[in-house]
Amino acid sequence: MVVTFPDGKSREYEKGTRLGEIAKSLGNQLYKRALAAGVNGQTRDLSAPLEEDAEVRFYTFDDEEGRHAFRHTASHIMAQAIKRLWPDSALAIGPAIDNGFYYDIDTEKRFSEEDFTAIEAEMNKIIQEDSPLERFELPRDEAIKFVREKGEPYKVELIEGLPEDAVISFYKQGEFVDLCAGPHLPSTGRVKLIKLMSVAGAYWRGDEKNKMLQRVYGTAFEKKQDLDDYIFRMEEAKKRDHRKLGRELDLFGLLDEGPGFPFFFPKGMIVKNALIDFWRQEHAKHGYEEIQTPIILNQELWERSGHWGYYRENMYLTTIDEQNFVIKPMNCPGGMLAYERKLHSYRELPLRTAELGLVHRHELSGALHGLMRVRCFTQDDAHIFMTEEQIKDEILGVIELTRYVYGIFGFRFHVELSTRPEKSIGRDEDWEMATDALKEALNASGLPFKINPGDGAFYGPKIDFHLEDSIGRTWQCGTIQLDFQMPERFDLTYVGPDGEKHRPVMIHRVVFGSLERFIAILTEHFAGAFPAWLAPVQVRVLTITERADARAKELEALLREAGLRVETDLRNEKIGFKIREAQAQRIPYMLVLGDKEVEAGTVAVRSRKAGDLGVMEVGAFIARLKEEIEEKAI
RNA sequence: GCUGGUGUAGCUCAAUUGGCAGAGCAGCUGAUUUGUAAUCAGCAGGUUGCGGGUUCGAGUCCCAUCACCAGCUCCA
Repeated sequence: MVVTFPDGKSREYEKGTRLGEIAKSLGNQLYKRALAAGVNGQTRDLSAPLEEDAEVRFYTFDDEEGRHAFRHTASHIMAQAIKRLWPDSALAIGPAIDNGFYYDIDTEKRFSEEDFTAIEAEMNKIIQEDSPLERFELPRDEAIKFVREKGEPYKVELIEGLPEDAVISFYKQGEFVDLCAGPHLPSTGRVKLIKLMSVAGAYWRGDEKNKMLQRVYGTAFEKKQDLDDYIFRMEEAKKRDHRKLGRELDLFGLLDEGPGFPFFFPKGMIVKNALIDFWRQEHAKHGYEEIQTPIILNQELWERSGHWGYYRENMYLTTIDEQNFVIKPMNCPGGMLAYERKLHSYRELPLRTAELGLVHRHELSGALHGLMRVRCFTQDDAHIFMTEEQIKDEILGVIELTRYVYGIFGFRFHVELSTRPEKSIGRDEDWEMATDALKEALNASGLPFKINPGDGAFYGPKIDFHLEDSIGRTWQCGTIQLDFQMPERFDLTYVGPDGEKHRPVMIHRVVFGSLERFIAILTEHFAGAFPAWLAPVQVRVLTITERADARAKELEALLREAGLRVETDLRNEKIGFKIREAQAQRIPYMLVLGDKEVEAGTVAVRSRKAGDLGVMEVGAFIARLKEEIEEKAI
């Protein structure tokens, strides 16, 4: 039996050699670090025997597969500990997730963070016991009988949900046995550091009609340093929380009187308007025309668009003069009316109409989250009407615009393509043509993309842009959707070169997604320290004594005249205190003004990032800052 | 919406088995005139989310309700 390794080398082994033994034969170092193995791309336990020629690689904690196995075993250890402490607990599912693991548990016991110490102690005991994890398989009916006798109703349901021919495997560690596909570490002692994080409710199978179980979250690491780093990152993320920064920097907030309806205060409005100015500028460059459609339109329109049928749950309604109106949850119907208003020629196409549309959606109260998830938000929408031949180039144009815009903020992002869902409308050839156009455009853009089969809108395929924020969470922001439904429903046409009416193709796209969410993401991304072009206050003049007051006011006027956003701190406080506050407000530049500077007509410049920059001529400072703003430097 | 948790001054938090609602920061006033992340003193600040109930007495216990937080679900 020949085994090939990632470095291209291969070696001969006896049939049935365990993967762990193979690792050992490659060196003690590897054997100690290996957590699982990949056999022809499939992850396996180290204890599994190898029966035929294969390509084998070993996964350590540095590999996703290795971490996954590590944390999955940690999840089993937690379940075992909980079963020891509260034997009546019934287990549901317990997978490894990005930064740790969880287990869903059904028990009379109400878990709280105070129980974590006891559970962690029991888990550490299990780790000390260093029990080997043994895999075994059972035929379907025996497996069901086995878990039923163990009093695990959720496991019964899980097995019953598996296909007839599925291999049903179990893992045993000490007295604990769990239904599991694996892979796992060879023994519980390989899990080094565990920490329980939180407990929350979760529905069995994610369905709100089912029973609510308790989900206990934990994480596990190999090295103390990594665990400490993780905890540090979590704390750092907390510090960056846009809800906290929004209040501290006086940008925006939510009040009891308007759940999900955000307020933007003066400083937040500056950020919002700076984004809008930038957006308008870029869209003008890309040949978009801006429109505005009403927030309230009559019920009949929403029946025509189809929203009345499938989106009513989320719509705010109002009745005036015995007529029903809808507060728009989307901009498209208004956009369709704007297109419909006159006859269009093929010469006008592609027609790019953009709209900063304020929409209202009645989201579930429990779904609200700061500015990330609100009930009223501004979409940076656009509808592009075109011929079929223009699809690819138009999509490519939107991709390039989006890529450019995200780049300005230094965002990392990835792209996903969602294809036709089962429940969908339209002709097969339209779907095929549209999906191909999206793919071609993506290929032409050079962006790598992932395909989500069946995840498209019911009216067309789409491309989604996912931004990564400071905590590593991803947020879908930009989206490009092809829509055959709307032009059809609204009977949109253009006159072709042949003098006949034709149906245009439409795309529906956003770049920021929603301004509110984008601002939330930016706030966390920059930890409140917005680049100068976005900063609510760009410069603060700080006086050392009141002898500098007159000059400070003069400077303030001068800077304002130069188009800069400036504040002056004339308070009778020590300079250290004024700097401390300006730093806390993340103001990019502080101008310290004492007797020396007043005398010389200069300014002592301090940058929030780099500290004291020394004395400069006023003109030189203004030029420097204006350049930084012009370049939108990060 | 569901499960669990939390609501006390603008902010961060105290308040013993139910027994006089308190501190720091911020604010205001005064002193101080200060050189790169917190000068000192004084003053003011509250229907303890809102509404009921139990009790001689409720921030504390009970009921209801609203909001927020975590998660589920959903999503820009």
